[in-house]
Amino acid sequence: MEERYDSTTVEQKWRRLWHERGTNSPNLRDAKRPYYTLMMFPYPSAEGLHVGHAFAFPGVDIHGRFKRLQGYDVFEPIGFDAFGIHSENYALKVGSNPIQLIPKTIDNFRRQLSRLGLMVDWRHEVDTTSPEYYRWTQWIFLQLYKHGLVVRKKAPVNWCPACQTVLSNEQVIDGFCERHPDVQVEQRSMEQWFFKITQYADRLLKNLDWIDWSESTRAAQRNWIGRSDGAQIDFTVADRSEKLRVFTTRPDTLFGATYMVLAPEHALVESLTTASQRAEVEAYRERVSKMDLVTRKSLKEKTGVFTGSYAVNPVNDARIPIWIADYVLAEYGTGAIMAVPAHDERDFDFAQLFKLPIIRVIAADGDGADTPLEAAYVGPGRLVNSGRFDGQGVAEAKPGITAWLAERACGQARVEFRLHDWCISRQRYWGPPIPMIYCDACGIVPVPEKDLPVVLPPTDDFRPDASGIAPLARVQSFYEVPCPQCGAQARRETDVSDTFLDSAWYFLRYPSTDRDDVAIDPELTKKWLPVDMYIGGNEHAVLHLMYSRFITMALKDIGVIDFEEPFKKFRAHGLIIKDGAKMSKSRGNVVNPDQYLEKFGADVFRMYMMFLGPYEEGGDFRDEGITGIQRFLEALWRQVRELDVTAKVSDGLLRATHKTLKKVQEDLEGLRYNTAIAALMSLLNEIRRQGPADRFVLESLLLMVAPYAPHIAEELWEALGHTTSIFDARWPAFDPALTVDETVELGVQVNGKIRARIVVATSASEDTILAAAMAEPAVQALIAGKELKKKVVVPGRLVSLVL
RNA sequence: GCGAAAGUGGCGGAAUGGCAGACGCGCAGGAUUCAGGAUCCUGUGGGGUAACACCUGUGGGGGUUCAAGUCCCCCCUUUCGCACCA
Repeated sequence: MEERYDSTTVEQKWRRLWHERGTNSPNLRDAKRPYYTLMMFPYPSAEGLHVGHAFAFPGVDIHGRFKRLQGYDVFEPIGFDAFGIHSENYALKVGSNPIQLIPKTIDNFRRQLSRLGLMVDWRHEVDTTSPEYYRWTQWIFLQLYKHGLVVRKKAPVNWCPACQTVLSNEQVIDGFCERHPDVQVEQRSMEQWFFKITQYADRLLKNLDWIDWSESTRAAQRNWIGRSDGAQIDFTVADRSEKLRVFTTRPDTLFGATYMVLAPEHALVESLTTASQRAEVEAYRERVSKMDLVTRKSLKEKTGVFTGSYAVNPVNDARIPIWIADYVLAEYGTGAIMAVPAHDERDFDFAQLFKLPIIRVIAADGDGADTPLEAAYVGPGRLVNSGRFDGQGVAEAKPGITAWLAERACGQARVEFRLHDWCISRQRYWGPPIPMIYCDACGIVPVPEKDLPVVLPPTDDFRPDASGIAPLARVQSFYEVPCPQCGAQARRETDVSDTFLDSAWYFLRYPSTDRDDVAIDPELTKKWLPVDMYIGGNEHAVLHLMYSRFITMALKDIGVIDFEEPFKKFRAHGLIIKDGAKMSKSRGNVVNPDQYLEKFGADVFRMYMMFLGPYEEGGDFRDEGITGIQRFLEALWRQVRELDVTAKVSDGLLRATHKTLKKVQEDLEGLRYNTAIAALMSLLNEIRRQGPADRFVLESLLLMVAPYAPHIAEELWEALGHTTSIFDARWPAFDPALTVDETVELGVQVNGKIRARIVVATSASEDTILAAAMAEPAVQALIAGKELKKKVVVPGRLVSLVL
């Protein structure tokens, strides 16, 4: 072998050999111990990989390689999430077409990814923009449609009057259009396709209790689903027949309702508005409707107007005014609330602003029924000013008042969710066409499955324009189609579907990419799914992961698959930032890994990225310590080169090796890559200190290094005389008896301060340890002639003496 | 505002309630070398000492404990996510 380690030669050689030998491609049908490890597939941006990718992907790869060394048949696929607005905007910017552009950016990504030395099975790559893939995306849409999980309904969208087009929330900046900074974005209502994810709200919530996911991710999902337990209450409208239904989580505060508020869009506003208030109410509604969604939700000061009508509180017949205000949202609950300013911060603000009465109905300890309120009190307490419920605690009164209302048929318990149905329509070009057809005679007709895919037609006219409808609505040859039912001239849906739909099922496709007749091969799917380990960024903690769970549940109910949670285990890797800020093109702080791969090689770079900090935390990118890893691998190289096969290993070094095997194995299981690498460095230091190493010690070290630095590990493994891949070898089992030393050093504390150190046999009894500790001169000097109040011996740790 | 996480040397970071700062970078001194690089050895939180001893130290303030970076209470700061969800 060469005298010096040259990463370029070694890495090229092994990338070639892996490819030629199919090292990274398990036999999916015959695998005995399948293990599916999944990394979130990238969006192939034109800029290529950044160091965040070079942190995330190797982290998954290390896990996969470790599992493989443990004897699993590991399937580690990758693909490209290449549809979507980013690609489309980029294409617009450079004056090209995504159909030509995307294959180039994917090629570049593929090149960079393979340079990282991932154990990826490239034979199962997916590209969401290829018709072979999105054919099945459309198929899934149709399955959901057939099973009643798809509805068409009106929904508000952001509308830019200057662009004359729909904007995504990301394109609205402080209420103004991204491209027209002085044009206010408006709200418009359009017919769109929705997936009924809300039907699954409770199941999505409940399963969070048992799936093995990071707590922070589960918390984010719970938050997003936002289950609220409360009650719906019907108020009659004074002197009229209408009823006003509200949702509240605080039925216990019903006696404190001093006014009602409807969302400006509420259906009853028109009829409830009295003649004298009409002009004012209409002006107000007009103003609110022009406001875009983002701005409206971020207003500091609440606004509102009185309708002129009054409602009657069912519990005490109090007449209270009905207002409309922007702080009540039409899409949540019933779009109407009872306002209890004494015990709700928002209602309190509003009541102060408009001088509405505030009645305390909950008293905290020490408060009386009339103790004035400086702010809304939302804590626990006892009911006051609440008639026959006075004195009850909040927890008791909630069901109590709800039951009272139910008996009188003017209320009942109710659960609300924050989660909305998933709008999947996009009035854009770069996505899979939604496979629906509108026929004047037959109505809405799904495209027959045999006609899939509905291919996205090539066109250079894909820029959103003044028509306000999707670009495909300008491609006549696309939208003109005979009705599949009656054959008459009909019209295709011209919206495309949300990119999140592409990524909500890609992991189901990977094993089945060889099948062009079904989306999901049942046998392979049974063998490989659900995914054993999924690792990705926490920025997808909510949407992507929620949608994936939903699609999986829906497909289970439809009978396509037989499990309902797609990812047995999910871990979020940390975020790599640069100079304290997120990397982004606009900040100009994106670090490209190519220069490092060039200079140091993939092994050094991978290992360095992992050494930077805890994998699940991420950190600030800096290259200052990279030479440390380089020195480590060079020293490892020298050790293998200098191996003396006749050498006899010392007891100390043998124990150090077993200790390291245990430590590194545990750290790998817990994704604590940084501390595992530290342990590997320590072992190499021990070899140099207590050497020489024998074959077992050195091979163990190589096997432990292999997940991090696979190329050099293969090279050195071969140098030791092996003819098969190191990844076909087995992770050595450590001997528990050898993971402890024969002697151990203990600190001796006197009154909490370390005063001496003693070396004792690891197996020494407490009495022996104590005697040794007390015999220390430094300890003697302190305790001589005094009485010990307490003696604590923690074997393996320390001795603590208290005077 | 709500939710999640985090504050430890010059830097990245280690520490099942048990000797704080593992491992690495950097820095200083030395060896080797014509020189540079590479390599090897030693040292490296702060104060203090000739050297020890000793004192002090994990954002701030209290507390529990023989023992607290770690547990409890209050406060400050930072990052991330969601933001009028009744």
